[in-house]
Amino acid sequence: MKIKKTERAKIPATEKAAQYNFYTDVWSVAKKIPRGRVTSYGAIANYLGAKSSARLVGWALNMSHGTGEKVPAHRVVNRNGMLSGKMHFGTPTLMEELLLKEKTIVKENKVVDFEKKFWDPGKELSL
DNA sequence: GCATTGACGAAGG
DNA sequence: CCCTTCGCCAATG
Repeated sequence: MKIKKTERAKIPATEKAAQYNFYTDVWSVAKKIPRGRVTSYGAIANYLGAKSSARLVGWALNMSHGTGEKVPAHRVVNRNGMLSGKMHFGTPTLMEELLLKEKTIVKENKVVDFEKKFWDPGKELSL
């Protein structure tokens, strides 16, 4: 999906989540992450045009809780490959286990071979 | 309505 | 090269 980056970053957040394109976009991108692959908040933010607002991606994923949206947030880690959001999965080990099921090895709260498993949303069409 | 924080990241020391 | 600080933008107190 092609998005006007500059516009995406200027979307107000005072509206309902359903209207908040940024959130829905983040979820959409997250859902596109191939199984066994991972990406970073910054990569998604950059893809949405809010590169300097990687934190918003974290908020967006956090908002996905209770929305019924099945967002594979466990495939999203920080730029260092660390499972910075593992504590938000109900149990501190749930994120690791979900990744492990996808053959993504986690060691010391970090994704092993993160660079190899890294998936850039901007290259989804370049597969 | 102002101040603080947060699932981040880049830059500076 | 590791640690600290600042910037981003929205949510929460």
